[in-house]
Amino acid sequence: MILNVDLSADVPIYQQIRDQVVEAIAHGALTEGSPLPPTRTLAADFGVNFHTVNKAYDLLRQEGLIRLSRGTGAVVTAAATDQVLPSDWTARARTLLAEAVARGISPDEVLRTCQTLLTSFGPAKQEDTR
Amino acid sequence: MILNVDLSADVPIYQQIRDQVVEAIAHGALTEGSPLPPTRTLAADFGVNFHTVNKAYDLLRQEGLIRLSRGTGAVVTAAATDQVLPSDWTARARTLLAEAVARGISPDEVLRTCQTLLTSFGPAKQEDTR
DNA sequence: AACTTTGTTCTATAACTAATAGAACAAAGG
DNA sequence: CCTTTGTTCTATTAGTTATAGAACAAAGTT
Repeated sequence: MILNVDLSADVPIYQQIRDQVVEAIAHGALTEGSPLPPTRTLAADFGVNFHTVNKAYDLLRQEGLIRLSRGTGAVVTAAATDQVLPSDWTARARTLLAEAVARGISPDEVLRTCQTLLTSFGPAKQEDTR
Repeated sequence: MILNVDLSADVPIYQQIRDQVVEAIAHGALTEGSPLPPTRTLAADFGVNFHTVNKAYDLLRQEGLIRLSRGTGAVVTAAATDQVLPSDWTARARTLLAEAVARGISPDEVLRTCQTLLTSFGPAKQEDTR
């Protein structure tokens, strides 16, 4: 897994780390049981404080995406088959989609863009259809 | 236009105001030339400081969605027919969509949800097809 | 011309967040 | 027993959020 942080971006570092792990899981680059690097190692790689990485991992644990344990480290948990989108996700999506439409992009093109993004991390996940 | 702010939400007040204006524009509830309430009026309605509303309006101006002038107030500008989604929008969309997929929601269902949201503010905008 | 409306700019303050720093502790594993 | 790795604690610096009050500048109204 390749992670990058942009120290001068306006997105908080811990959020960038969290987002990239989420995307790696969506892509299938990280699957159930995949280990994440130790906080101190990742922090050293990025040249940031390990507390910052810790915060990202803590977020991911709260979201149920990884499991943390001492000595062992962080591993990705099973995709919980939530089946249901949390209401706050829908609210954030509404805002984001509205932003594009408000700028004059046609709903059709917005939807096509979403589809392209979704298929970009779709194929790796061959759904078990038994 | 009906705006609401939740003072106890974890989303900043100025961001909530900005988001709701964006959604109103996307819905067509606000169109080119529609006036927004004066900052002090809106602030009084919400029970917040007028500097907070000011910040939201300033954001909307930076995004090119409204025009501000003294004495006259804030009015919605023409949908600029950008035609192109800014790259940072795509990045935010990627993160949001990945979040759903990482939680085990199927890409198909995510796309359907996006489509539903988009059509919810689509119909008001009868595109001029001459 | 005088007055009102409305955005703009300035300083200031309190509470919270982001990031860094260092230290010590606790459990898993070799 | 030692190393690895997450957990918790205190502390500091810089930036953000929201409030507060004052003054100014331009547009519109009377």
